[in-house]
Amino acid sequence: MEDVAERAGVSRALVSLVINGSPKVSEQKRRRVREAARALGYRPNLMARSLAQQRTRIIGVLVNDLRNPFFAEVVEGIEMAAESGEFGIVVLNGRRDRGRELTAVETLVQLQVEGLALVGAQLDGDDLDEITDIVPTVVVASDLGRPVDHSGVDTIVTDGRRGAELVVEHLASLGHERILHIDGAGNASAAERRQGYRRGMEAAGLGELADVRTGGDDEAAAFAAIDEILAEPAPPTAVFAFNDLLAAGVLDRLDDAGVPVPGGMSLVGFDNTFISALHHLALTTVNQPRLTMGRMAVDALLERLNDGRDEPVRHTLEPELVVRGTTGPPPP
Amino acid sequence: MEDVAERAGVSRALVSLVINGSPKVSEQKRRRVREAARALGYRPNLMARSLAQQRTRIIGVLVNDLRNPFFAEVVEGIEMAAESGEFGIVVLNGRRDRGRELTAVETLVQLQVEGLALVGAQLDGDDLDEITDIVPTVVVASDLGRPVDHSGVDTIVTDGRRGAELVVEHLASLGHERILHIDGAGNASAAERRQGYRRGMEAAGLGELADVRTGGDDEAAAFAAIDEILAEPAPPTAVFAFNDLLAAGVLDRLDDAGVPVPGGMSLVGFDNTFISALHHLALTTVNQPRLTMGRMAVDALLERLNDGRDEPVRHTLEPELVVRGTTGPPPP
DNA sequence: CCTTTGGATTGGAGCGCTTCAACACTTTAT
DNA sequence: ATAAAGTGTTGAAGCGCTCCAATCCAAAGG
Repeated sequence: MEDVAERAGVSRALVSLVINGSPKVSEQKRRRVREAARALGYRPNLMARSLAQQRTRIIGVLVNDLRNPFFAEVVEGIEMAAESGEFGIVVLNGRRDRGRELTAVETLVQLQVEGLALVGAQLDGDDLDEITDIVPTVVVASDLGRPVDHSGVDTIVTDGRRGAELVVEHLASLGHERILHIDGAGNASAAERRQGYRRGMEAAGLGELADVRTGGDDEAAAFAAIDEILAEPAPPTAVFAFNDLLAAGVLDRLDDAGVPVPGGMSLVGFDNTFISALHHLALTTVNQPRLTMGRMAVDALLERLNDGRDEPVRHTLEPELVVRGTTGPPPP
Repeated sequence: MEDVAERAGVSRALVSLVINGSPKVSEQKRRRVREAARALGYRPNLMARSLAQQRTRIIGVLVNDLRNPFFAEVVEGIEMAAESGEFGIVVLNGRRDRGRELTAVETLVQLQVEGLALVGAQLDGDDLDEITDIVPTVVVASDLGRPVDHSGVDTIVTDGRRGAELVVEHLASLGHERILHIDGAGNASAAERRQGYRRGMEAAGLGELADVRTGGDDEAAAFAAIDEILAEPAPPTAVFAFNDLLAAGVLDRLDDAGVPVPGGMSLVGFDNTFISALHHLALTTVNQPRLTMGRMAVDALLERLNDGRDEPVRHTLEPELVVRGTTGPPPP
């Protein structure tokens, strides 16, 4: 910067003004500075700038698992919204490990992000206790585990309970009774969907038959559960899997075992990722509006940052059942 | 920091030493400082630290498209390797837009990243001209378009030419002659695979029948091409798609048109993403070792950063044909 | 002709940290 | 007892930038 100033024959302060597009710089000097900067290949140091300015214009994003297309798309939504709000984002990947999530959040805070978006994070209220009164936080696509009263936290979720209910309704209306739920284990949204499943079963008069097995959130997590139920005397006629990835694993395992879908077993996923739309899977699932969720998350942050809102908001989006080819009447 | 120093009854310099784990601090003071830091909820400011230290220990990652599981996994490989090398990463998403890639790289450089990893980037040599002698760069999973002599650029690729040849060999050995390639359009790896396809066709004595149509890199990109060929008098009996995502799109479209796979048409993808492994797709494809590529990319960077290497290296990994269920003999 | 006004420009303090030379105090060698 | 050699600790400079108050200058007003 020093060099640019010298070469353009002006002070460092003026160089700063030009770079930040201040209107009160004469056209002439502006040109000279621009030219000098280009000639010298000058690049402002963002670290120094942030330090001096006491702002970073960065939103930190912690994502549960980048390999899951669902999260990847929520992040895209966040990125697009951030961009139009003149913010950049820094994405850190928790890779399903809660410890990693914790250190990632710490890193983001130390990076001085102005807002924090937790996408599908497993952290709970206690973990965020300190954080949330330092930096505005929005939790997307999952709920805070132990919802202490965090006035600094906004929440954007699809109603997982309702989504699960829709699934059970659909299956019950097809005539299914033994409907199994393979859950998301410790995953952040798992509890809610379990609850919705149970409620749905009861509402359908199938409360007695409710049965939940431990799954997880990727393809392999369901194998054990499927092997288990197929060995039982009266296996379920329908499976509701925690998410699409898990459902894809179920589908594979049923295929291995020679069980036709939906002829021998109906199957439903959750998320409506592009995988479920592939014709050869044609997975019945529950849609979550990913891009919208991302956008709303950023909006929530921006309201705090720009408009000074300080009470928490909570937006619950409506899930939507998407019926495709993996559900049908139970086998006779 | 000031406050912590005061509370612990020491100087700011000592606080710094404690935080950076310097060995020459007495146990007693170390404890006092730690305690004071905790009590005050002190968090070091990474921006200030980087500025003072003149290092960021950050590797910048630019990725072509986060929604493509292939790239997402390469990034995971990078992240894991970076972590064990005591580096953090900042991921920016080009979202398939070359202009965005350009500004993203600029942002990363201004962020003072110490190394740059371009994953599947569309940028070419000219775009990087200035950049590469500022910061060590590694290009992963794609080649520099116009390979000017960049001594600051390392390259980690799977041999796309060879991969494409393997595909053609496989199809030819099954008896296919009219083998079509739906390409990756402007995608960074597209040219190489096209070339391999052509060579393979010639080697199989099918040079005359080589036929390339424009595709892209996601599911929808192949629709037009498929509609086109199905309307032709002598449609191909096999399709080699640019990547798995595209192949999935092809599969859908063929399904729409009632063409059985592989009975009526064989199909091959590229990348061996988890999608291709799903039983219901069972896509024959070409494997690229994603995690390894990510790791090698970081290693290349670290060799420059830590060991001072300054000639470029280029690692070409061997692709591997993975035969699944979408390829078979041509229809009679 | 002198003062005012207002826009363009600049000097310098400060952002939160690291680091190095210098200092204070012990311990060991002589 | 004294010099030499550690061990811990600190003051202050400096990292690259922003931004405020101060300054400068030219045009306008009296």
